Parts: sequence; structure tokens; C-alpha cells
Amino acid sequence: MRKAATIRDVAREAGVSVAVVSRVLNDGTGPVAQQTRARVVDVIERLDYRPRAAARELQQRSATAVGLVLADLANPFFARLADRVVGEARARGIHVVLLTTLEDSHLEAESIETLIGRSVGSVIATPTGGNVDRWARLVELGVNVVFVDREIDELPEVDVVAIHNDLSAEVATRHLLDLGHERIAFISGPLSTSTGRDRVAGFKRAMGNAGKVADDRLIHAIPFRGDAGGDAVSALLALPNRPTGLIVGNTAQVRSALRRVKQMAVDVPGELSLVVFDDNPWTELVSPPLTVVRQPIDMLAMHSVDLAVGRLRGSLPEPPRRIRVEAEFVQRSSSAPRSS
Amino acid sequence: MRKAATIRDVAREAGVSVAVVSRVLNDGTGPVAQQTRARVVDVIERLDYRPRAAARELQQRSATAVGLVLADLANPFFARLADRVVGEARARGIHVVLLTTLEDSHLEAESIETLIGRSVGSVIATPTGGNVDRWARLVELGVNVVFVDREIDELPEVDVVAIHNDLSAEVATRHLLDLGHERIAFISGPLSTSTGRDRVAGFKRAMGNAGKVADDRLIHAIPFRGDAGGDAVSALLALPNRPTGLIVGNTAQVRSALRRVKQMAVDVPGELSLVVFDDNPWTELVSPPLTVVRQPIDMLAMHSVDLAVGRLRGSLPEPPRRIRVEAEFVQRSSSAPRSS
DNA sequence: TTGTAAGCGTTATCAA
DNA sequence: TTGATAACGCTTACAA
Repeated sequence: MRKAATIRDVAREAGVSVAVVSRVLNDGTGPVAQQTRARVVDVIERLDYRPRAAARELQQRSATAVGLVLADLANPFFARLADRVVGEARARGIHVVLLTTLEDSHLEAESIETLIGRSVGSVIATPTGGNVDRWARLVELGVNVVFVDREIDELPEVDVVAIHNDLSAEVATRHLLDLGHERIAFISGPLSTSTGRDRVAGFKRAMGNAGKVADDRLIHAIPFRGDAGGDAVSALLALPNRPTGLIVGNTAQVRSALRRVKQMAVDVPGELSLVVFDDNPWTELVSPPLTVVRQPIDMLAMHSVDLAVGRLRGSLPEPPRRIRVEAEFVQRSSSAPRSS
Repeated sequence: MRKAATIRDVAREAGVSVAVVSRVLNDGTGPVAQQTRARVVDVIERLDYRPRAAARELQQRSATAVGLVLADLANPFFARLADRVVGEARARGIHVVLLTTLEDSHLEAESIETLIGRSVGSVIATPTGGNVDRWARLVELGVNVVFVDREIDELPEVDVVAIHNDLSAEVATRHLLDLGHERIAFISGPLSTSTGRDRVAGFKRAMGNAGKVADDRLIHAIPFRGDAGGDAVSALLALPNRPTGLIVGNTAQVRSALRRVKQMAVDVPGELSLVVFDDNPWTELVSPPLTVVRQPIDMLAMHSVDLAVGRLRGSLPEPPRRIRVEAEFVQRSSSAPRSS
């Protein structure tokens, strides 16, 4: 275990001062003679020298890392988001410090604290909905925060990248209405999340527009984790007047809901038409293949990283941005006209 | 944007020297009077002070981060591994810098370079199989490297956590043999990865033990990404003498293989019995539910982090460890006795 | 029990 | 075009 070369080693070896080495390292910080540069580059190569990130960060405020605070990597939606974020970040020479909250605001608080100590210049996050003051403090400390997928109304100073959640839910609902369904149920995430609230709102609006009242017993705003999705399905199907359509408004709940539907041997779409949020590799592999609302993960990731890195480099206008990208409705075989 | 308090601010405010503050920060580094400590803690609280990670890392060799270099987060196996690793790391007060290689050794090289600059004390990785010298250099620089899931024979100085890949493949193969299958095909990852090699070896051994020769045309060692899995399925089913059993030896290939099987309207398990590597949330949701070899992801993650953090803290014995955990064979409905 | 001061490896500001 | 040198915020001998 030999120890790594420092900038001083390079300087000595090349017969120049550290300042010169620093300049060739950070191209354009100052003048360096063509010949000197060549010699230095050569020595850097030979000594296999890499500047230490910690020293750089200590010196300048500049950070080369962004924090990524995700709800749950076991959820394929977030996993793919992480995948794209890491990819986009790398393309910009930035690395990603990953933290997960498991939808728990205490863990989220812990993550925020952690991030304050690290010198991340920006944070991309899917907030749980709590910790408003802590997020605010992070912003206050000069960290650029970008919320993706979800948002927090009380924090207008952070950037947001998301789909139109209300609209997407409305489209999904109208799809079932158009198929002749009247009793339509909606399973959503907790109303403490913006996605939960917005999607339920879209659902209600679509029902209202069709002259129907959304029966409250058909709306389940339930936790993401655990088997709440399954239980909601059981409850819905135990109703005297069963719904014939069901929208599962959050990926996190699709698996448990679907498993319960299968366990109960309910015919899809014969007895129950199903529309779920978020497309992923297996939604078309199950039978029947699922009708889905597909979020454009690449776009979400790209814009998030653009904002996070842009603000890092100070190349973005002041006012926070709220970027909306289009979700896509993909009809497959889990939804069909209501059988009379 | 007010600027964060430093250790000096705390010292001044508490009327002590920075050394004292540092000591209360790193409990046990030196003596501090009970009363003084209380005062300092109080000020820290009031000023909302957090030590800057960069400064700490610069000073001591101690790093509070580990690098995680994964093949592909879009693959649920790796995503769940990441999830568990992040969780285990957080429990130990360590954060995770995430990088992905997309199975590309150039991107892997880039990741290694990045990690050299960051002061990560340890790296957990699923190596592509290349970059032997670069991994070696990382080790040489004193970074603790832990390979998980895969390994590289030429690097005996790194820790490894994995299942018995040969054995698992053998079990899967014997399962199909026991069901009466004679022509069994095996799709695996590239032989440049240890998992590819070991699983194919296990397959061959099981076939040999049963007195059968593994027909080379029934073994496809193919890339992870893209639709190679699908193409392999097509090739296999186009054979004059079709296999009646198929083992897909890598998660990354399951989806494309399965999709092709469905497209070709092959009856599973009627015409083709299927066993695939790695269990995940949807394997039991497709129809028929898949017979799988399940890797104990929690164990893989836990041991990896144990090793990574243990070496960081210097609390582990010198010789590198090769930890093997048990895979579990889970029979579901995609495999059945050969129909004569 | 506390304080002083010397680094850790960079970048940035001035002079030369 | 180059070189000293002072930060950056923290830890850690070593003194007091």
C-alpha cells in the first residue's frame, strides 16, 4: 500500500510550483506555457496522480457530488429513476451520494442531516411530505434542492420535476368510465404526499365531470409499504356492491394489490378492470398485461440532473422551476368494457 | 443563505479552544470536563453546527463513505442489493457513493478512477471481469475492495461475498433432470464474468453426472443487456430437436427471454420447463409463476457492508475473506415433468 | 483538563 | 508566465 502522490510530488518532479500544477489541473484558471503544461501532464501521468476530492471541496465551495434521496430502491420506479440519475450525473462528471428514506420521515430527517455535512452542492429527492423545516434549512445553507416526482407546497423555493399527477389520474379514470364502468375504486398513497393528493383529486374530478360522485368507501389512501394494498383490495371486493374498475395510483402498491387479486381468483378484466400507475419491465409479462400510466423516467431524471447541476454551476436563472413532463397512457389487456 | 458555523465559531461561543470542541465531537479522543462538554454540546445545538465531512476526510485517512459500483440498477437484483447495502451502511453511519457500469468495462474504469479521487475507504462492487490492473491499483492505494455476487480470480487480495454459483446451477439442472428432461438448455451471462463461468460449469457437471453430455448448441453465453436473451430463446426453439427444459442463468436475461417465449406462444411448462436465476417481486406474478434460484440478497448485502466497514475500521483480520451464502431453490409452476 | 499550533491537499491572490 | 503563501475546517501531538 504505497501512498498516493500529491500535487506537491508532481510539482517537485516536474520542477515547477504547485500553483502551476493546479492551473494545468483546472484548465484555464491561469496562464501556463505550452511546454510547461506538457511536462506537468507527463509527470501526472507517470505518477498516476489524482487530485483528492476532499481537499478540493474544502478549499472551494464547489462540490462535485449531488445527493439523491429516494423513497425506496426496492420499488422499480425509483430504482430506474436512480439508474437514470446516476447515468446523467456521470455524463456531467458528477457523482451521486445515495440515501433512502423507506418513506419514513425520521430516516428522511437523518438523510438531510447527513447531507448537510457532506459537501453536496445539490440534492435530488422524492420527499415524504414531512420535514418541511429541515428541507428549508438545507436550502438556507445554500444547497440546491430539486424535488422529483413529488413536491412540498410549503417550499416554493425548490425546483420540481414531475408529471401532471391530477391529469394522469383523470385520464386513467376517464378510460374506465368510457369503458362503461360506474363503480370505480382508487387506491393511492398517503395524502401526505403530493402524488397521493393530486391523483385522488384527478380521480374525483373525472368522476364529477361524468356526473358521478366518488364513493368515499372506494377511495383508499394507504401506506406505501407493507401489505396495505392487498388489504385494500380485499376490503373493496368484500363490498356489497363491488367495484368493477380499480385504479392503483402508486407503483409501490401494485404488487401487493395484484397478488391479492390473484389470490382471490378474481377475473381480470372480466370481473375487474385494472389500471395501475407506472410502467415497468414486468407489467406486460403478467397476465393479463397491465394497462398503465407510464411516467417518462428518462425525462424526470434528465431534468432533475439538469437543474441540480445547473444550479451547482450557477448557470440557471434565479426563480425556481416547476417542470412538468407528460405521462403516457398505455392500454393493455387488464382493462375492458364492463361486462353487463 | 447564511453560512454554516465552523468549529471555531463553536469554540469562541463556548469560550473554549477548538481542540476541546473536536474532542467532544469525537467522543473519547481525549478528556473533557463534564461541565465543559455540556456547554459545548449546548452551543453546538444552538448554532446548529455540523462538522464538514471534507475537512475531516482531508485531515485523517478515515473515510465515512463507501463506493458502490453496480452493474445495472435497472436490474431488480442489483436494485434490491443497492437498497440493502444503503440500508446496512446507514445503520453504521456510512454513506454510499453510487456508480454504475452498465456492464461496460470502460464505464467501470471511469468509476474506479472517480473512486480513487473521492476518499472512499472501501468499495463494494460487482465487477465486469475486466480492469484487473485498475482494481489492483485501487487495492494498492489502500482502498478495501469487496466483490459481491461476482469475483475476479486474478485478484485474490479482495474480499468476496457470493453464493455457490456452480452448485446452484447444478441444483437447478438436477431439478429438471429429475423431472425427466433430457434436452436442457442453459442461457448464461458472458464467460468473462465469474457467475457466467461458474453457473455453466455447474450445469455441465450436473449433466455429466447424469450421464448426459451437454450439447454445446444448448448453451448460450450471451451479453446481459439488449435482447440477446430473446434471440437465444428463438435460436433454441428453432432447433430441430427442441430442448424441453431451459435454465436462464442470469436475472438480466430473464425478462427478454420470457417475453420471447410468450411471443412465440410456447406453452410453459407444457412444452418448455423454465427455471430462472434470481427471485424478485414479479416472478410469482407472471403466469405461470416461475421456478427460481433465489439469492439471499440481505445476506449478500449484510456481509458486504460488514467487510467494507470492518476493514475501514481496521477491525478485521488480515487475510481476505471469501464468504459463501446459501442460495435457495424455489419451485413454482414453470417447471413440470416432461410430457412424453 | 485545556490550549497551541502543525498539518491534511487543494485553490487563489499577489508579487516577481 | 511562474512562484510564495494564505486560506479552507478539522484532528492531534505536545505543552501548559
